Amino acid sequence: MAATASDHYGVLTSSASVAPSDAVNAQQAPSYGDAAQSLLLQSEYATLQSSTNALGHAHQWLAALSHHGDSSPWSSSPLGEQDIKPALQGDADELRHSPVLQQQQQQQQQSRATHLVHPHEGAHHHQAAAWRATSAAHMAAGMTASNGQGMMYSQPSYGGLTAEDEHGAHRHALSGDARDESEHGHPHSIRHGHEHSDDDVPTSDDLEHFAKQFKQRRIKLGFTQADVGLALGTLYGNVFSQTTICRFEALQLSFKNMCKLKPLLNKWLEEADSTSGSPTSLDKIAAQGRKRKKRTSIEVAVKGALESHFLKCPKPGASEINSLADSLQLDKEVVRVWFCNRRQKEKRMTPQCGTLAKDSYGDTPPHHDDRTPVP
DNA sequence: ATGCATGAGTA
DNA sequence: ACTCATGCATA
Repeated sequence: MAATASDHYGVLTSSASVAPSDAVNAQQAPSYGDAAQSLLLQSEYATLQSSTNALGHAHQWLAALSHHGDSSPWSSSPLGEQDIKPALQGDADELRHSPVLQQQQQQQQQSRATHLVHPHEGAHHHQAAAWRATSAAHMAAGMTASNGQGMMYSQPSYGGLTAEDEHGAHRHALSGDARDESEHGHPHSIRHGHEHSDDDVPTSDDLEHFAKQFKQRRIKLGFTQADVGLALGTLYGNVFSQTTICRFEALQLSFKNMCKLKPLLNKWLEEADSTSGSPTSLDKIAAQGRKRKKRTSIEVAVKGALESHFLKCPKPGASEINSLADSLQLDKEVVRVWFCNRRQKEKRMTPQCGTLAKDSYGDTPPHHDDRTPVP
């Protein structure tokens, strides 16, 4: 009985009829705490939607069809229209071809994730704590030329953690001086003499602090998360959504991702506060209706079931997924995606002990989050 | 603030 | 088929 809205999703029906409200004055937020946030959020949306400003670079919507033989059921639009991505004039590679940290660490991830499959509960611990605990200490562990990758900075946040996590060796992060450790970690680290002061892999603590500062300043300056995202686009060519900014502030991104975004946000901060008074260019890109599968709302009961299975086996096989989908009356795709998202979630730093995650397995030290809840 | 979704890049 | 970075749509 899941309320899967499968069949039809009004492609560009709903979003087209946005109220023409001029809610662009969402930038007044003085200095409230969290309360103001929710209000701001709403405004953000109004802003974003009403000013349907087709900028030079809208993105994606590259027609999900004709990709791999696995054409999804929801890409069956009678319209044969192909939406080409509006040529990005200036900086063509704005999409997501990040220069640094994008491909190097995936392998390490894999190695860690592989041992994840555990038969039953005795070992159903999680490795979600990777974050701060390992930030700098393991830095020097997995680099050196051994991996054949040649050269890359070091970013084995979770990589080396695999084993360490098991015995729950250490827990809390070393602070600022931690980064120095990474230097001498290996006697012959082939780190191409690259010591800058601003852009060198930060520690999780750094990120945590920065995120916090960022949010506070952003609000002080009267900007919404959405504004920042757009500003980054017009300033450096990388547009980001409110979601991403939000997740950054909440540290709900992977370590790597955080590292990548930090510099940009940092620049924006400088810019924003030096220009505090000028009407920054408000450019908004809008989603020009394109078929995206309607978000399926999974009922709580069903979610619970999924959760249970996740604890059992976070990586169910195709057949496993099939039976699950069948018993829960959900699309196989939906179930598959659910698991993917669930796994990703576990990888973020923010401790989300939903359901029944309890420290019963003896080797998991009592974790407490020292994220000060913003005064 | 978050849940479900898409897509590029990998394995 | 998975991971990872991201985002629309929603609660």
